[in-house]
Amino acid sequence: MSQTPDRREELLATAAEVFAAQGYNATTVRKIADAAGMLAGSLYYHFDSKESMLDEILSTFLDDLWARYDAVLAAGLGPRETIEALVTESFREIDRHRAAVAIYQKESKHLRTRPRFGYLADSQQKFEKAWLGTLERGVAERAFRADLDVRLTYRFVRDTVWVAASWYRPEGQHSPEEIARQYLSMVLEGIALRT
Amino acid sequence: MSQTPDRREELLATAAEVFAAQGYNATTVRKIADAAGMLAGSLYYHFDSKESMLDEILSTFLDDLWARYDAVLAAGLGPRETIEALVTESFREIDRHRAAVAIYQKESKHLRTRPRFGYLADSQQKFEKAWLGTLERGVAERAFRADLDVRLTYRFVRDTVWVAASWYRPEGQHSPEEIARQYLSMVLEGIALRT
Amino acid sequence: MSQTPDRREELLATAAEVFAAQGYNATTVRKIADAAGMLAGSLYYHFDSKESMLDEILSTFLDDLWARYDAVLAAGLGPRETIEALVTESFREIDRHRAAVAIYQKESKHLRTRPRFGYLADSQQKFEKAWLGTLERGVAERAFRADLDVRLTYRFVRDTVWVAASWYRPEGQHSPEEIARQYLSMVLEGIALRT
Amino acid sequence: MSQTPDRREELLATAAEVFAAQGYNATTVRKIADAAGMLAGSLYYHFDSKESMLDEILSTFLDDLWARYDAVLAAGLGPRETIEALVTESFREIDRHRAAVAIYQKESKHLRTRPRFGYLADSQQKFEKAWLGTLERGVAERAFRADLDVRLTYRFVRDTVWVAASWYRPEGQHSPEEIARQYLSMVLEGIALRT
DNA sequence: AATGAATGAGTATTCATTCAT
DNA sequence: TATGAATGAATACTCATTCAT
Repeated sequence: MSQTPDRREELLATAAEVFAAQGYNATTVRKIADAAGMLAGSLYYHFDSKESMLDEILSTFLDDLWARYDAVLAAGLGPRETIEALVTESFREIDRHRAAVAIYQKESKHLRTRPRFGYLADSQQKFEKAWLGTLERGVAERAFRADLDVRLTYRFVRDTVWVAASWYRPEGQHSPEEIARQYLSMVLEGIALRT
Repeated sequence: MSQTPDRREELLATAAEVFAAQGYNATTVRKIADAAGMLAGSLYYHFDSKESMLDEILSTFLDDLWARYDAVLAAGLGPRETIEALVTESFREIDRHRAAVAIYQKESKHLRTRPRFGYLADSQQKFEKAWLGTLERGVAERAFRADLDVRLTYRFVRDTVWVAASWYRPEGQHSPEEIARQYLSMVLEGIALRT
Repeated sequence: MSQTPDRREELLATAAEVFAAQGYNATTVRKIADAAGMLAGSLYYHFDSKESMLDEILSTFLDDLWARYDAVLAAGLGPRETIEALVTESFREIDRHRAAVAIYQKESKHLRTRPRFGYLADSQQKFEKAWLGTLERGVAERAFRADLDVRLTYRFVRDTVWVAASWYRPEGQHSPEEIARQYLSMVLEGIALRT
Repeated sequence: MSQTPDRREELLATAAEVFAAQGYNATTVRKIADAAGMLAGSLYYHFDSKESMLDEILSTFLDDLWARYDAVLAAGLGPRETIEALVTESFREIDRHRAAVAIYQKESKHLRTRPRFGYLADSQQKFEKAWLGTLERGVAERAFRADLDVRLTYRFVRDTVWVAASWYRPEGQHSPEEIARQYLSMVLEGIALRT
């Protein structure tokens, strides 16, 4: 019967755009329905609740992200190459799931506390372990400067990477890889001219 | 006896904390009133609306910020020293107005469009001109690398500085100046060990 | 101590103007206080409540009105002369108590039901008896046309007289007596040219 | 089964009754909803706001009124017959839209100033032009007395006609046409017995 | 799959009133 | 007499959600 290839995914994509543009709380179910060309009540045929849409958007994104991060971490690269790969994958993920990343960036902090979104906290911890660990390994292996405050550095890097979702445009002039290269150049070598 | 050292300001500080913690939209007037130990309606003796509280919080912060930025920009420093001073002042401002900065970071994007908050867009433009101009001058004067994409660099730096408000704690182990030094070290010299 | 000749009456006059201009319900205590150059709470030193102001305004007006009506009715005039005198006194009363009459016109209908304003219903009944009685006497004594529907005529006359408070201006070109003369001429003789 | 002969119109009729009985400001949305057998919030499925209900009630009434007035004015009648026709149509309109007329009478004065209700002022002006013009034509053509103050007469007539909405009851003993005839008889011929 | 209509819990805001000073 | 600050009840309006069709 149902030959709908994926009405569900269409609707989720629409919802994600609206959430990203207006914020989750400020997004009414009616706005999503308008954007999808249906009435508000009709969404409930497809989804349990507004929250479950958000849930599905975020968990789909994180599943994809971790598949790629795990591949990088399992590849046995050196610390510098690992950082390079993680940064590159992150910008690629922004390219693929811009709306979801923007939502994640804006909402995860207060969602984390709710049981249903516990996986956000889990992900955040795995995330920290991966990045902090790599930075520490880099210092130990003399790939990175010894005087680094790795915790602060981790925060700086984490923030910049994800906030990029708020200004990144897929149609823009820079590919994700190009942005990653520029960013890595700044973080690894610095912007000051070496004399 | 109590010379009421401005009930208004107390209330604004309270409101700013709640806005920062929960987001402007998700913050009900009742939550602010609870935090201030009064009833929701009583806030309207002091303020016209929830929005006018937000307005006053943001404009007070921006006025203060620009007083300091303008002083830096008028000091006739070289580009590297200007960047250092701007970054340092920014982290100090986060220390002074943490809540306001967090609100600014989260809400300014969609507030900018409303006429009442037009000054956010103005400020944003002045901000961009100050930072971009300094970076460009730095490239021209050979203080910064010639292969820099200054627009991208500007975005990276802008984001990292302000997002810091979301994790910065005044009682933490790092002073604003210390955080600025670490951040400048990363951005100016890079984290890779020079061989 | 209190040499205030009549602060109370000043305030009542102010309140009456605002009630007349904006309607009783739409008039906030603050608007009255603004017009009187004080703060809202301060009015409660002089009056028990907003309702008691309204009460005093209306009952003062009605006391005055009935003093004059009663004098007319006790004078032993013929029906036509009685109608002429009542109409003239009514327009004079509008001149003296314009605001109160306007309030009476707009609010008495729904105030009548409340116990506190029971005197409005009493007054209304006395009013009807005086006018209807005079009209009926006029028909009986062949001063007025025999084919008159006195109830309808009463309503027409009553309404026109009091509604005049909504357009009458004391500084206007017509004295109350002049308006009364014009009105009586229309009602008594008609506007059609007699052939 | 139920072809919903316009829920909207049912609700508007209900709202009009309540507005007329209690006044627009004093009418709470809850009262309307109670009278309609639903919850207050449910009204907002059908209407944007309480004000838009009022707007629709008044503009529907005025559209109807002007269709009939325009027909009268276009009929090329003499001044006396025009006045007779306008008065008759007015009382018929009160019969058809009693609630709307009562609301118009009570609220139009202060609504007129609001932009949304600008059409009330427009209507008022057309109204004045039609009546005043006819009265003046009547004086010129010797249908009406030469010593008439037409402005005052216009006000007297206008007021009496519309105020009638406040006491008229459709189930009453008088048809609109009968009321019109009595009123015209009084205004045109006067109530005094001709000697 | 989708609509039309309704629910009910909330949300900002208003306002008459109180009261210590 | 008047002020400044607060109360508490009400008010218009919003919105996620439900459900019969």
